[in-house]
Amino acid sequence: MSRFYVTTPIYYVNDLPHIGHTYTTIVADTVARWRRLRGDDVRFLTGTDEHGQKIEQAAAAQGVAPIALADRVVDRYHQLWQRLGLTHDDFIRTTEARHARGVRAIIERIAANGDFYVARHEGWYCVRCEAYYTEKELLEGNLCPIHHTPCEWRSEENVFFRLSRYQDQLLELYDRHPDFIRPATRRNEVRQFVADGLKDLSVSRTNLDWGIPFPGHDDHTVYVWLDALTNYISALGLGAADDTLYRKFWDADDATVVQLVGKDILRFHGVFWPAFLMSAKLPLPETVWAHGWWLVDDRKMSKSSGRVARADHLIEDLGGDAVRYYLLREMVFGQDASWSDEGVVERFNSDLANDLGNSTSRLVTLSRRAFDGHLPPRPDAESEAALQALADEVLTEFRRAMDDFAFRDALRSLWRLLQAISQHLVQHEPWKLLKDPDQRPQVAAILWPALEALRLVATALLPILPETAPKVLGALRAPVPSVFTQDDRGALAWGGLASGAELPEVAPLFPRIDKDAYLKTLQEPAMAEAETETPESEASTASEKTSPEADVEPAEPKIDIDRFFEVVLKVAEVREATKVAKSNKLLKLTVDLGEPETRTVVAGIAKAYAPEDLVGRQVVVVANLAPARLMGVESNGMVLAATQDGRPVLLSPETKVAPGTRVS
RNA sequence: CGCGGGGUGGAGCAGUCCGGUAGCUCGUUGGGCUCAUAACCCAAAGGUCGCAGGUUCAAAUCCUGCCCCCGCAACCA
Repeated sequence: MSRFYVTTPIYYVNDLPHIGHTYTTIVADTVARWRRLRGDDVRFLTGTDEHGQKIEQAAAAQGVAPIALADRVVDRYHQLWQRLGLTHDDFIRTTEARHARGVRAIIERIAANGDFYVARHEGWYCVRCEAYYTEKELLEGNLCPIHHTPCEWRSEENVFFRLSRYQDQLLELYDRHPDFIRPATRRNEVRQFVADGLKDLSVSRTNLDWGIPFPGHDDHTVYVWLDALTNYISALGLGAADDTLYRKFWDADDATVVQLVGKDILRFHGVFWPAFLMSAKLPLPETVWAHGWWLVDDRKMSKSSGRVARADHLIEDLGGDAVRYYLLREMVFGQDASWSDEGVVERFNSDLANDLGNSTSRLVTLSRRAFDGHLPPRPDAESEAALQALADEVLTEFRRAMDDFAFRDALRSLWRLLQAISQHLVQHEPWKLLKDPDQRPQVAAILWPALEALRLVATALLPILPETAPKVLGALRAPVPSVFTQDDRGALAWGGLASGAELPEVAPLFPRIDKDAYLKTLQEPAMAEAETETPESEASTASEKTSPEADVEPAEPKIDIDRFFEVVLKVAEVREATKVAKSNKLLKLTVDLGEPETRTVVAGIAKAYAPEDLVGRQVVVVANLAPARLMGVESNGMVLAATQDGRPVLLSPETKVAPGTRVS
C-alpha cells in the first residue's frame, strides 16, 4: 500500500466559489477516491487563503472584522463541498493557529539556511496598487500609472528571500524530474521563466496588518504567497508537537504528493514553492499538475465583467454527479475548455440518461421479465467471452487513463463498453426469445454478460459519480466496494455479478431533461436575482445569501444638487477622431465645445466605435475635468457613455444643438 | 519587437511533442428494432485540417513567413 497526498490550491476568500474552484476540487476528490479504491492510504486537503490587503479593505468598508468576512465565504465553500459529497480529509484556513505555526516553522528553517536578508526598499509607492514604480513608469507629476493618483516616496525595510540562489537547482529539478511540472508545455514555460533569471523575492510587507507577523520582524507581515503556500504542510502538522501526518504524507519515501493548480498560479507553485522547500531543506512534491481554465463565452472568467460561471443551480436540479461528469468529461486535463449550462444538460441527456441510465433500465427490465423478478443465472464461459474481452481491454485503458489524470479518456473508454452492451443486445435480440420458456438459457447467456459489463462500468465510475454509480450497482444488486484489493482488480474483475438474485424494479436514474424548457427556467430566476441586488433592496443586504462583492460596494450615497452642478456637462461636436497608438481601447477625439479652441479628449470607446463614424457626431462631455494623460495623450474632458456588457454606448442630444450647450 | 492560448466536416472538440489512409460527441438524412428514459442499432451526407512557401517517398503533424480570433499586461478622465 502506498501513500498518496493530493492538494488543491487554497481559495482566496474575496470571491464566492465558482466553476474553476469547483473543478479543481472535484478533480482532487476524484483522484482521492480513485487512489483509495486502489488501496492507497490517501490524504486530500483543500482550504482557504484569508489574509491580505483586499480582505482587510473589504472588511473595513463594511465595518466588520476581516475574519467575519472570511467566515461567511468559508461557509459557502463548506456548503458547496458538502452538497457535492467531497471527501477531503482536512480543510485548512490560513487564519488558523496551526497554520501560523507551520509558517513560523518554515521561516525558521529558511532563516537558519541564511536565505533571508533585510534590505531597504526606496521608491515611489502607490498605496492602492501596493507596489513600487520606477520613475520611468510614473506619469507626469509622479502619478500612479494605474490609478492616476499621486504616489508617495517610501522607504521601507523588507525581508528578502534569496530566490536567485536557487536558479540552478530549480533548472536541475525540471530537467532531472520532468514530471515535477505537468503537462510538459507548462514545464517548458516555467523553465524558460527561471532560465531568464530570478530576482530575490520580497517576502514581507510593512503596510499590512491582516496577516501573520514575520518572526523576528514584528512590524512586518509575511508575504501572502509564503504564507499561503505553506498551507500544504502546515495542515499536516509542520511545526506542531504532533507531526505524525507530516512525516507520513510529506516527509516519507513511499508517499506520492500531487498538487493541483490552475495555470494562473503555476509560477508560484513551480518556482517559489520548490525554492522555499529547498531552502528549508524539506522534501519536494512529486508533481505540480496545472490544469487549464474554464472559459465562459470563450473568454476567461472575470468577476468585474460578471462573466463568472457557477454551477449551484445545475447541481440543485441535475445533481452533483451531472456537473462532475461534465467537468471531467469535457476538459482535456491541462487545456482550456468552455463551460456552458447547455453543455451540461446535453451531456446529461446523451451520456447519463441515454447511455448509462437507459442501459440500466432496459437490462433490469429484461431480466425481471425473463426470470420472474430475478437476475439471470450465470451462463457458460463461451457466452461471456466477447464482452469479457472487451471489458478487460476497456478497464485496462481506464486504469491507465485514471492514473494519468486523463479523465476524459477514462470516461470515453467506459462508454465504449456501454455502447457495446447496446450493440450486444440488438445483435442477439433477447426480447424475441422471451415468449418461449424453453429459451431461458439462451436469454441468460445474452443478459448475464451484459449485466456484468454494466456492473463493471458502474464500479469503475465510483470515483467519478459517487452519488449515482452506487445506485446503478444497487439496481443490479451488486456490492459497492470500498477498495479494489491490492492487485487493483477485485471488484473490477470479470465475474462479480450475483447469479439469480432477486432484482427489484428500478426508477430512471437520470430522467431526461427537456433542454430548451430547462434552460429557459434558468434565465428567469437569474433575472429575478439580479433585481434583488439593486441598492434599494435592503432585505438582501442583510440576508445570508448576499455575496461579499455586494457587501464590499455599499449603496451609493445621495448628493445634493449643488454638488451635481459642480460637474459641467456640455454638448460637443466631434471634429476629428483617431486611434491612440498601441492602445486597443482609446480614441483621441478633437471636439468643438463652442470655445475659441477645440479640445482633445481621449475616450475608451475604440472597441465599439470606428473613428470615421464619430466625425460630425455630437456627444456629451464633462467639460471641467482636470487634464490627464492616457497612453501619452493629454485628455481635457470625458465623453459620457452608458456601459452595457462592457460595451460603451455614447450619449448624444436627440437633435443637433449648438456646440457648447450646457447639459443639466 | 510586451506575455500567452487558439484557427480541423453544421456546432463543440481530440489528434500536432514522437510525420504514414482525418477521428470523437452532438446535430442532419435514410433504414432497422420495439426490451428500455421519444431510448437503442445500422448506414449515409458533410472537411483543399487559417493562408503561402519549404523539408520529405509521405505533412493537420516538422521549418519559414503571413492573416485572423481570444485572454493577460498597458489603456476605458
